[in-house]
Amino acid sequence: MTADDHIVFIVDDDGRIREALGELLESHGMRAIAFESACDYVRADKPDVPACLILDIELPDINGLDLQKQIADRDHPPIVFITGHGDIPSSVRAIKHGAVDFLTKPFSDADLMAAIHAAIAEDREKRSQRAELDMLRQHYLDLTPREREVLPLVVSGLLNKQAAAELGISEVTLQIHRRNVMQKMAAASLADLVRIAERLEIPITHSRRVGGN
Amino acid sequence: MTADDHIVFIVDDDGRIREALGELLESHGMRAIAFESACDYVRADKPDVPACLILDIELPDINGLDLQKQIADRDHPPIVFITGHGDIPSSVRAIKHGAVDFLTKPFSDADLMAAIHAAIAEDREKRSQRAELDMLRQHYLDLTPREREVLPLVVSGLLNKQAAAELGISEVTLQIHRRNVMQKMAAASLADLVRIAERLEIPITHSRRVGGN
DNA sequence: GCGCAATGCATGGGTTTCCATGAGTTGCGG
DNA sequence: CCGCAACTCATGGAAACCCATGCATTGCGC
Repeated sequence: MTADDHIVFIVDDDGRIREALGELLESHGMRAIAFESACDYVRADKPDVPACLILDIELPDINGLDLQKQIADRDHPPIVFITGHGDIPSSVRAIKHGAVDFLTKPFSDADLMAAIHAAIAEDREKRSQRAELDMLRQHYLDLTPREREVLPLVVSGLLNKQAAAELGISEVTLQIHRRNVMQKMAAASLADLVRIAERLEIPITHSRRVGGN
Repeated sequence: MTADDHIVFIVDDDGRIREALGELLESHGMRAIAFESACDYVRADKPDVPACLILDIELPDINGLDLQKQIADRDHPPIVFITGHGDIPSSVRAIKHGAVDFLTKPFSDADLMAAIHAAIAEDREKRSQRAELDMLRQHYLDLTPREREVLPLVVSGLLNKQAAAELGISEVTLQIHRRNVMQKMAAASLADLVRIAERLEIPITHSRRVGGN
C-alpha cells in the first residue's frame, strides 16, 4: 500500500542530491527512480502507476521548464520543481503551467514531502478521471460512422422523427441506430447518454424549439 | 469600447506608483481607480464591469496575499501582483491561488499591460459564465419544494413511473411536476434539462438499470 | 373566511418511444 | 464469389410520454 501503488521520479544532475532524495523517500517508504538528465528520463520506460516528478531546473541537456512544456500535452505526472538558483519569473511560469510546487534549495524535508504527497494524490485523481474518459472514448470508437452522426442529434434533444429528417432517412432506421448507440455507449438512459456525450465534448448540433412540439 | 467596458483597480501605498500606473493605463485608454490601502479598496463600491486588480504585496494594513485569500470565495476580479521585495514562496502561493501574474519592480510596461489584458479577458469570460449560471440558479429558485425533488429523479433517467413510486405519488402527478420543472427551467427537451442540472450540480440519485426496462 | 399556491389524483386521447421480426442493398476482404 | 458489416426500410403491438380538463385537500396570508 505504500511502495507499490506509486513512484517518484527524480531528475537532477547532482549525484549527491539524487542520493539524498532517494534515501529520504525510501525512509518514507516510497519507491523512487533517479535520472541524471532529462533525456534519460524521457527515454526510460516508466511504470504505469500514480507518480510524481521531482525536477531540477538546471539540467545539463535541457532547461527543466522547457521539459515541462514539452511533456505538457502528453500524459505526464505532476511536477515538483527544485532549484538552487531560482528566480520569480521561472517560478511563476512553472506554477502557471501546472507544477505542484517550486522549492529552492535548501528546502525542508517536510516541504518536499508535502509537495510529493500532494502531487501523487493529484495524479491519482487525474488517472482515475482519465481512465473513465478512455473507456468512454473506446466505446465511441466502436460506433459506426452513421451512429456517430446520430449521437449528436439525439443528445441535442431532437425527436427521432426530426433527427431522421435531418439525416434524410426513415424514422425506423434512425431508431435502430439510436438503439445501437445507447447499447455501445453503455448508456442506461437518455439522460445517461447526454452526460456521456457531454464528457466526450460531443457538440450540440440542433436544439429543439420549445413551441415546436 | 475601450474605457467603459472594463476598469483597473490599483492598490499600492506608494503615491508615485499609483500615479505612474494611472498615467500608464490612461495612455492605453483604460479606466483606472487607485486605492492607498486594502481597506479602502474593500470598502469602495466598485462598478460592475470586467476588471483587474493590481495589488502590491506590501501594504500598510494587510498583506496582499492575505487580501487575496480573504476575497477568494467572493466575487473578485483577477489579481496581478506587483512587489518591490518579492520572494519565490510568495509568488508560488499567489499563482497557486489564481493570480494572473506576479511582477517584481522594476517591471516593463509591456509585461504589466500583457498581464492586465489577460486578467480582464479572464474576468470577462468568468463573468459571462457566471451570468448564465446565475440565470439557471434563479430558475431553480422558482421551483417548488416538490419540483426540486422531482428534478434529480428525472435527470437520473428514471421513468415517470419509477420516479413516482420513489416519491410515493401517482404517475400523473409526477408528470405534472415534471412538466412544470421543464417549463420553469426553460428546458427545451429532456436532454437540455440534463445539461442544465449538470451545471447546477444536481446530484444523480438513482440510475436506471439497463435491463430493467 | 376567502383567495391562492402547492400538492395531489383521474380520465382520455394523441404522439412518441421501444422492441421484435423480417428483409433488401451496397461495398469490402478473403 | 461468398460472407459480413453497415445501412436501409416496413409493420405492428406494448409501453411510455405529452397534454388538457376537471377536481379535492391543505396551509398560509390578508
